[in-house]
Amino acid sequence: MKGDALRGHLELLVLAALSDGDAHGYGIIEHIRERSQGEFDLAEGSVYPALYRLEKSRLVASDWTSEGGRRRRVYSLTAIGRLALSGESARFERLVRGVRAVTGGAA
Amino acid sequence: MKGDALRGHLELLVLAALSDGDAHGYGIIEHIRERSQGEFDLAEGSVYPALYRLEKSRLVASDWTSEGGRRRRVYSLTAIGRLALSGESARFERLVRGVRAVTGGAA
DNA sequence: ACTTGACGCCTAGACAGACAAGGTATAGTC
DNA sequence: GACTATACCTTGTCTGTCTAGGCGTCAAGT
Repeated sequence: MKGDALRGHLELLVLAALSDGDAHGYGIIEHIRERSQGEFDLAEGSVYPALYRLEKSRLVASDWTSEGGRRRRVYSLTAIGRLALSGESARFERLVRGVRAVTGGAA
Repeated sequence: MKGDALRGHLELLVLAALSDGDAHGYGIIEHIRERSQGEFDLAEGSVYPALYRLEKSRLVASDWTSEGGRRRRVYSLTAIGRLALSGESARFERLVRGVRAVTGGAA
């Protein structure tokens, strides 16, 4: 996947990744890459800012952990985040239906 | 549909609209709105620049027509445009598969 | 005649968000 | 010591969508 194709859908992916369980930024990137079979290989510079936005709007919460000198910031979905996830998911499906209605009409 | 959710997919919609037949800018907007059942109500300020980009990269061509003092710029798909349409369409379907692989995994 | 609305084109500017490219630091391996 | 993988963070750039205007024609209403 090239360019900004994910524009507007990155938060959906991050929320979905966290719905599988708490994770830290780096892990979220790997999780998404694996789940999508390599289709989405997100840059850290995309994901970290997205996480900050999500935390600012209370959709995720974070906690610092450290195992043997290694610090990690572990994110988890909040209740609102779970709601937002289903909302974003529905929004995405509406987008898909809309695009297919236009493209599939008489291609 | 709010915000920039169409970011990256607008050209696909425009190309698809033109694959149904030549049309002018204003008509393309209506066409997309109707086909999508009102889901996509594009601003002229989005579509016209998109058409210029598409023409610049030879995916569409335009001709001025005028019926009774009314001037219209009618766009049509070029051969490359038709190729690009199927490419964009495939790219979109990959996006959908990818997103669903991430979201649907264990929602 | 004047206003209003639909049609139809165009543009400048603002804005957001994804990315590239840089940085920091720890731990393990060669 | 050098290198790689892990893990976080930030700055800057770019691109595309939208907002908010402007222009002009024509038909219908008052």
